[in-house]
Amino acid sequence: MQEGIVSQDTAVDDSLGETTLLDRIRELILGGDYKPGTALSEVRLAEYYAVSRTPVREALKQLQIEGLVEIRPKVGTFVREITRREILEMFEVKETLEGLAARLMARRGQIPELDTLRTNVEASELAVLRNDSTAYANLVHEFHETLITGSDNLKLAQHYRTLMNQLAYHHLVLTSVQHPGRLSRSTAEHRQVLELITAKDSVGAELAMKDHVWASSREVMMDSVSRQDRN
Amino acid sequence: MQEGIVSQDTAVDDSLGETTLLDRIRELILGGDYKPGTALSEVRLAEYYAVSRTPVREALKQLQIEGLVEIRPKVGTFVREITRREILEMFEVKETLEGLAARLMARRGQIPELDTLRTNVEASELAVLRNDSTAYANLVHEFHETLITGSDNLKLAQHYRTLMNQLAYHHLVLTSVQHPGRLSRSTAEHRQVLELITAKDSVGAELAMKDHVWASSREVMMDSVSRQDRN
DNA sequence: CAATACCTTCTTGCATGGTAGAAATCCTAT
DNA sequence: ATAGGATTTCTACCATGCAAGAAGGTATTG
Repeated sequence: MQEGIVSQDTAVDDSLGETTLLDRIRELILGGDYKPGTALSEVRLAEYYAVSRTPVREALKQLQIEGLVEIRPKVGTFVREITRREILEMFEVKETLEGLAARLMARRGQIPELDTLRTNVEASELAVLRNDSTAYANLVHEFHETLITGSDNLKLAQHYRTLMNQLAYHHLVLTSVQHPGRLSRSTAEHRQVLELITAKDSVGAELAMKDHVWASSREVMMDSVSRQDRN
Repeated sequence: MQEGIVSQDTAVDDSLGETTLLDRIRELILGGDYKPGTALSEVRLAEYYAVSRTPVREALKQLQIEGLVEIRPKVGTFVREITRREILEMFEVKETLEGLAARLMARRGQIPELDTLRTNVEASELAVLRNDSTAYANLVHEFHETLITGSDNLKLAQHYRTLMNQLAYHHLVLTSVQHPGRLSRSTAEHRQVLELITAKDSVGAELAMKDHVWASSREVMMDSVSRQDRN
């Protein structure tokens, strides 16, 4: 029925198999397929995903709450431009939340996540030696994720993930050119955090983690400056 | 009260003048009018507020994201029961976020919010002398709110407010019986934070603030225990 | 009396038609 | 040619109809 309308040009019934519509659109924004300023029309998205406007609308509304899109009433929905200041603000919050995670995890003592962390750091050190930056990027993601889950605080995890989505952190790390010495320094910082957590030094782990996040934020911010200058 | 959602069929157009439907429902939950477990039917709310199901549905969906209600697919929407563990988790995050706010505000130096804070502390000290607990509760709220805005970090403010909504903090503070000596101690802690911020001692301010939040969380948790025992 | 199958009645979920408003475009007049 | 006003065409928004699933009560059967 709809095929007559949509089959021609766009709509290859992208039939969201398992992934939800919301995740689908979010990934497209985070992946940079929808650049800031792009209009996200309800009807076009509905046609493209072969659903009605209602679920599309719901997804867009949540994306607005997450801060990824801006809905201008009676005008349209657009991919938001994240300002440099916002990124700075988010890194400040990220630093604090991850510091808390390190402290909480240190307090817990012997937990399985500790082994995961140790394995991760060792793999990271190998990745640095092999200069395998893509493997390294994934390991970094896993390290931070393990820390969050290891803190055993669901509310913390929730706020953290919301923040990371808005930051498009994964995208930031991947696109930003890692400075030469940074990889080894970053891994050393990871190891230090790990050792402090193992030693159950909660305040030390918190401080070390905050320092680490601050240092890596500096790197990313420098890259984002140069990227911004090119525009 | 107990009949809750629908009074009669006579939809008393509670015509949400300026406040949005979302805020309206949220306040009712936070105010305790809708107790945990209460079913929030789309149709009944729609009739009651004289709108269609669609905006009601949108509001409920956001409330789910905020963690205030739980939507069980094809079953119904219910006011969530906040567990004791969740409250503990939220206080841990609250402590960290407010600590960050104190640090950031201390870093900023001479700003108008500093005067607001000083005026607030002085008023609080007077309220303690007069044993005016309702005035004190409002001043506490203002103190923390000023700190957050004074940090000049919108992302921090956003996460903080979401957290406070979920905690139903205002309700917690108002219903919980403040322990005798707590008021004066709490005010003294406020003053200490203020002085440290004034002295631009950012790390000191952060630690003092974290201690303060931790102390007051202990008070609230003790009360919430006794309340839970009564059920 | 107990257990099970069915049936009624709720619920949310999705699709779609109509509306108001904003913005861009075109048309007219100076 | 340019400025201003009417109009057309988008947009999000809201109301409502319809369908599918979950739950509870009831009747029937062992």
